Amino acid sequence: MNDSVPVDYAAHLREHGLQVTAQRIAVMEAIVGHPHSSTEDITDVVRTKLGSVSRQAVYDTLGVFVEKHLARRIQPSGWTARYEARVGDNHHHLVCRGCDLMYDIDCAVGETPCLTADDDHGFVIDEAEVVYWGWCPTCRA
Amino acid sequence: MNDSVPVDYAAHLREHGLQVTAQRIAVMEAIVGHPHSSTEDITDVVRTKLGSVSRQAVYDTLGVFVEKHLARRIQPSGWTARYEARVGDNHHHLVCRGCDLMYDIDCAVGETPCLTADDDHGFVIDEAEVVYWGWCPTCRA
DNA sequence: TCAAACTCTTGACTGAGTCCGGAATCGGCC
DNA sequence: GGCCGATTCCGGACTCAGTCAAGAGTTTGA
Repeated sequence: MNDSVPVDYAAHLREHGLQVTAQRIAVMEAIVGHPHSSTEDITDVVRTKLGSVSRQAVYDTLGVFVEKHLARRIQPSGWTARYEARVGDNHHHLVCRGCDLMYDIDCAVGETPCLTADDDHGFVIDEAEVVYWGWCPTCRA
Repeated sequence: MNDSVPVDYAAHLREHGLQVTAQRIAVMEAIVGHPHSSTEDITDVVRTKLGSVSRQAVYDTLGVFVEKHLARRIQPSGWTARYEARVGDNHHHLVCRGCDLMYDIDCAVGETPCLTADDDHGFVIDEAEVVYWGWCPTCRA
């Protein structure tokens, strides 16, 4: 599905200096298999696989993944946090105002024009996050 | 300070089909005078002016303002909602990861390149929201 | 195998935001 | 100016995502 994400999650975790546990692998699988899922959705997926996990373990795991750049956290206005395993590129998101739909969008012109602000106020800018808001074909009808 | 925002808030409210009340004028003044404020900050400012307002009235008012395009709601990941009275243009925001600082940023190239996604999945896109993340001079030190 | 370090569980807690019903205020009309 | 319907405001209870803390359990490297 996505070549950039290794299927050997255990090795992937170890490479990033993390201990390997069943929960972590299950969480990794969940965000790879269900990109843009909420914490609750991820918890459900993990529970389906492992039987039970505490909510806290999922929060911890996701927090660690984000910290170690194994996952990215996105949170459009008014939504709860979502997670995805696609990291390291400059892709953005397309969100429907009517439903839960969210798509990945590659940068408009193949470069990173949005990363350059006209006046940075002395900031060191390390990320430009772009969210496109609109209506999906279904909600428009 | 900003010519695009009329000082006659009562007329401004009426133009948008809203009843004029002391609370609404005070909320309007608050978001014009303190852009990027949280609901709590706005409530404080309004209370300073009027003595007391319910939290609910502020939420309602801000909700109506956003609905009638008198205000814009912004909510960077991990932050609570912020409001600003600058609407109708294509400006974006620069946010410090270390503190509460947030600046307005005009579109990088003066046009609206970010409004065009390469693949819109059939969506009707009406807004592109850009948040630049970084570190302000103070937090960097 | 063993100990140290790390991870998971449980349960209580915080705080932003929402819901709802009744009271107060606004604005058009007589 | 006074009245009345519609809108707005208030207070309080409630929801829900997310956090904190402490102890039990698991992983890892020697």
